Amino acid sequence: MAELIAVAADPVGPGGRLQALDGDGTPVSAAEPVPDLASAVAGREQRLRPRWVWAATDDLYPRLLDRIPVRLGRCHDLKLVEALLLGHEGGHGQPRSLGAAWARLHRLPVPDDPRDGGTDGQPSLFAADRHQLPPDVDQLTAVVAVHAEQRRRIAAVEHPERMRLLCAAESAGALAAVEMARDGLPWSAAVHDALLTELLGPRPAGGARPERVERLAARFQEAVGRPVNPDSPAQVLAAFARVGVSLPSTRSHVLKAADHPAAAILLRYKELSRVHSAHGWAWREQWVRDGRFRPEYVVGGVVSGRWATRGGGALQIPRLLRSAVVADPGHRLVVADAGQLEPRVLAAMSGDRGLCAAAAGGDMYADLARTAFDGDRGRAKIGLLAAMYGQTSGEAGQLLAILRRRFPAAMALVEEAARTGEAGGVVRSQLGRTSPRPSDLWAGSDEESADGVSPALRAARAWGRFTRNFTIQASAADWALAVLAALRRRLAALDGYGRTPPRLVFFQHDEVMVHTPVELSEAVAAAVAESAREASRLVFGDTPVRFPLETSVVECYADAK
DNA sequence: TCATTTGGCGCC
DNA sequence: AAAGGGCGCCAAATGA
Repeated sequence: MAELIAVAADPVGPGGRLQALDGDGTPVSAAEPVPDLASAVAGREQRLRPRWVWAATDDLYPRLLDRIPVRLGRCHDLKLVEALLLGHEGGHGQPRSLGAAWARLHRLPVPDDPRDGGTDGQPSLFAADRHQLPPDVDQLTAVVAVHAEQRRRIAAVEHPERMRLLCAAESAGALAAVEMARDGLPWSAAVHDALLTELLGPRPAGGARPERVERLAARFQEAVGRPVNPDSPAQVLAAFARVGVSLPSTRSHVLKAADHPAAAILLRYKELSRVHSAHGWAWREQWVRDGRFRPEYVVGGVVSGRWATRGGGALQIPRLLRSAVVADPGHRLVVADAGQLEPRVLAAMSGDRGLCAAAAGGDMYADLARTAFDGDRGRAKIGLLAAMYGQTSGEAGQLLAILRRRFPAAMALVEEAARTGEAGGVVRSQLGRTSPRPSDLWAGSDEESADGVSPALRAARAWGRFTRNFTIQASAADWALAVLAALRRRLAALDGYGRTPPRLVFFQHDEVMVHTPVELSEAVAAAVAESAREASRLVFGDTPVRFPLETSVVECYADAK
């Protein structure tokens, strides 16, 4: 039975070619042309459950799903794996298309990745189909060869089994991302509308700004006695200066502390005008269709392995709007949120005894407060976050001293990561995702600025904060991706015939959401919990640290947790 | 004029 | 002694 099947779509038409591979990626049969690639893939999926090997999930999988109802279990995404391997080998930023990998393999000139801006007038439709391969190279041949080479490269890293897991999870994430973009997040236009009307007043005609927002702008101008554009930080600062209030910026925490009645008006203005411009009626018309919000997820869009999105700002849905996310009739949302994920990751990675003890329970900050911060949970939280972000100013400085004394191994881990970054080195996540090199950040003069710190030193320290946080954030992303992959597999097993199956509909760093028929909601919640346990064991092995996923079964996102 | 950068703020 | 991590999006400001 084939473990792996390499796939290439024909440049035109519904056909393609398949080739079965053994566990090393060696072909076990000749390439097989199929007239209908989608149905051929669907048939083999049901019979063999192979891992599909292809150039890029985001290119091929949507086209397959257009034509078959079957969802695929596993894949090896050559482009995503190439990016992981290049990063691990210190080659961040090199082109990662199939064509680029093929060219490196054959010591040929390496084509740039297509720019999604499409600036240089390239008809990128064909280019994308060919994945930057030269015209005389057969795509299936390249898929097979690059895949075999990637397997060799994975085997050559320091922890091949971890890298294998990372590649599998990243590829599973790519499948999930395509599926989630198609399924969409249930979004009630009616609830959204009611919310907007309550906040902003009736919808103005022709995309104009709501009267309530305009009125706040006018009231702000009266309060400072000048015609001022409230959206212009420079004008606002000047206006406050003229009424005798000197502000360092127009950020909200500065305005909150400002001693002038105009500040409160401006804060309210900013709040409402932001809702209108970022998530108002125009946003909904652009992004919500047929009761679903369909963002496009970009797997690996952040160097740390977090996902990004293109359009719609799916990863920044304000809490205020969560009440618009409503399950279909007869359905529920299973919302699962990993609590205190990053400090738990720090505990597991460092093996710090004290921190691991705190992370064995349900509320790390409370435990830390009890053992090290005189019962002050707030300070415990600030201190731990400061340790992971590299903050040392203000209160954080003293808290770090306490942490260093009580949790030396954990602090040693983040400080070593920072030193590595300051020295221009790279750091890796638990599964081997690698930070980029600082490249051009070191350029610049050695002139000292007013505070006696040269720009180069400043840049080095900024990079140290980046690598310090990368270690934690990227390992948290490793874990979250492993959860997503496990949950996707478990949900597929719950997929019964004759009713809507549970679907992943949202994934945001440390949170997943499943839309499910109500009668399956408990089974989904159980699958979520099992996925968290599975991911913890796979990523961190035998650790006392718990990674709880707080799960709620709700009709409306706003009611979660 | 269009493209890029900046300030601010939403999410984690 | 001091230095808070990552993203996307909007509108304004700046630059070519």
